[in-house]
Amino acid sequence: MGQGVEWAVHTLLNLDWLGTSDPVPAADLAAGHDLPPAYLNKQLQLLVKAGLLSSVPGPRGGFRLARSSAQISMLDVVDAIEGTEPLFRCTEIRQCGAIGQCADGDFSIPCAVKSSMNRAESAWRESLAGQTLADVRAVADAHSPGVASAVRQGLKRR
Amino acid sequence: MGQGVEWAVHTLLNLDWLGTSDPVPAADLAAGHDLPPAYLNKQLQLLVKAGLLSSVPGPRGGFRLARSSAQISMLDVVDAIEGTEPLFRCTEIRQCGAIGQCADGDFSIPCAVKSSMNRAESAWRESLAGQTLADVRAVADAHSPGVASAVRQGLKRR
DNA sequence: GCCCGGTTACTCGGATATATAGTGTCCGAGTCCGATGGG
DNA sequence: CCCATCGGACTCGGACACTATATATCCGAGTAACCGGGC
Repeated sequence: MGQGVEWAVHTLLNLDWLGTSDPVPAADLAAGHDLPPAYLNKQLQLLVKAGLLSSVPGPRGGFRLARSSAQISMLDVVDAIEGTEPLFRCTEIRQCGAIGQCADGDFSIPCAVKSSMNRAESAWRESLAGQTLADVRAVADAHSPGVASAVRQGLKRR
Repeated sequence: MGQGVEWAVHTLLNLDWLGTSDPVPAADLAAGHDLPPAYLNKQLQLLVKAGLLSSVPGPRGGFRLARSSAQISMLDVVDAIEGTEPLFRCTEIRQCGAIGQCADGDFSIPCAVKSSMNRAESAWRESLAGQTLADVRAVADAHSPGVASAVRQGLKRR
């Protein structure tokens, strides 16, 4: 799994902690965690395309949350960055080769291996879908209450 | 996720369907599904290292199941091929950059993002751990009863 | 003092390089089978 | 006919290329703010 997911989640959380409606430039968001600004920008574009962020061009421009953190699930973020292709891709090798030739059964029924993998993957996705950014933020706030002010101070415009 | 996982699962199932204790060469197993023989061999070595297969060198050599299919979980296979590193790797970027500097809280408590991702990943792994190769085989047998004989015919020594 | 136009600086967005991991291939070490020659 | 020995062929195991993906960077299009001049 790509590193961009971690960056995206933390960036979204930072925007939520900031609480302002003013857009924040990608450079500032990157400086908050010492990330490569241009590459973070690339990931943020994916979030814009997925509808999680809205972007504002020009001076005083930047990114802001497109909707409340309570309405953004972890699955939304993962899908936005990694894409929606499944972790396990079944290439139907059961139909190929000597064994596939011999087995003249109908291949309309789903591959059992694929089903097993999909079941596990569904459990993963459902867990991610059941957790919103607001939930994650609440845990962080409970453990270290000063994080919100730290973000506001760290992202203060230079 | 690598393609080797699919190959490994199908190969293990084929060995289970064969039911023989004689080792089967990687070349024959590869021919069963039109896979690159040398590359499949590479994956099978990982299964040997993980203790799922045992290998026999020399003529009439090959691979055989090291233990019953009921004692091999899907998680065992995935871990053997893909490695045991987690899907989501937390690099603790919360400690870096301007925000990390401002937040002088204790970082001994786990990162909330990491916890959230780990929760989902645990659900995935538990689902995989709860399904054995014998379970998958049972589903396949139920849907298409002729698959066992097809495998025995397709893997017949030339 | 107020309004308007040009300039400037700043931002996102996508096109372009580099590094890393996945994919695929090849050759050598070891082992067993079978042929061969002798008893 | 039986047995020991040698040769050969087959197998796994790991070392060696190639390709696709992820990572990182750079430059251009567009826009809003700012400054200067005119009314």
